[in-house]
Amino acid sequence: MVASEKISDAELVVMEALWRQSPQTATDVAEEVAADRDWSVQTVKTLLSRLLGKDVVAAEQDGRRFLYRPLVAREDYVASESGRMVSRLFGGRVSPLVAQLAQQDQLTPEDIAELEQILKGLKS
Amino acid sequence: MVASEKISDAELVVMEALWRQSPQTATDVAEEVAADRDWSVQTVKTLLSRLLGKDVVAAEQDGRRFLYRPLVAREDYVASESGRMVSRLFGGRVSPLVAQLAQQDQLTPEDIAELEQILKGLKS
DNA sequence: CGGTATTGACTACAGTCGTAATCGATGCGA
DNA sequence: TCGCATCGATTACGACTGTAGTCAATACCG
Repeated sequence: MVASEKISDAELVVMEALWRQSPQTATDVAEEVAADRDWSVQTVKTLLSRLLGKDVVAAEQDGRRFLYRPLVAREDYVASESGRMVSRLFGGRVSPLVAQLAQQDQLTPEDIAELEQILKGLKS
Repeated sequence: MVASEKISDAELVVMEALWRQSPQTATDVAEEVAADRDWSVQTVKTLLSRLLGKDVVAAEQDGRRFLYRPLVAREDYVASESGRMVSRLFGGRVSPLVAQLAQQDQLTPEDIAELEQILKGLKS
């Protein structure tokens, strides 16, 4: 597994676009991203090259332009980030996190049902 | 509630020290922090003033030095950060987070037991 | 064929972060 | 009283971020 350096907030928006669909040209990504952020195409291109530099996306030439494609899976990113958060905020313990969220009423009934399922699965 | 600006990684280490015990002088914090990070006293002082600037710690003069004390409760910080993460990574849904962590084997048996307790509490 | 639009590359620039040295004031010990 | 230790404040500085302008090459339209 490669180091897969830190992805910044702005870069993450671009990654999300690529995760949603890839490969895409820079312009396509810019259009897709325009829904969330009011960025110029240039900005998106800069972010793409930074992501290239971080080895988290790859570009394959297609005529005059490039087609960009993520190199890390969203699941992998999400996994490492959530791990980081749990250890940063809760000393690696998961249940306090959930307790925390429960207290904030962030748990929907679906969440509760699904958590029960997860736990059931783990106990076997 | 004030905006309570973003606390960086390094700053968080200092906050943790203050949450553990406060008020403290800069030197005390530096000593306490020395266990985790090999920082010079200056570094800790810089972080403290940045935290002052962000209005997340307060300083009360005590003779020639200052006594520093957190202005935001750890629970509040943790609450907002974990909320931020959950929405950033999981579109606000909690159970995928737990599913994710479960898959990484980050759930200890204690976590599982406690999660069951939490769920039991919520169902009533 | 010539002009225009488009593309990636390079440059920019202010703000934040991590890490610290230095400075000016001041209090304390000898 | 005099020097030294210590304190907070100021300054430093390179890396990273957010946001974008500009440039040189090039492809496409007329």
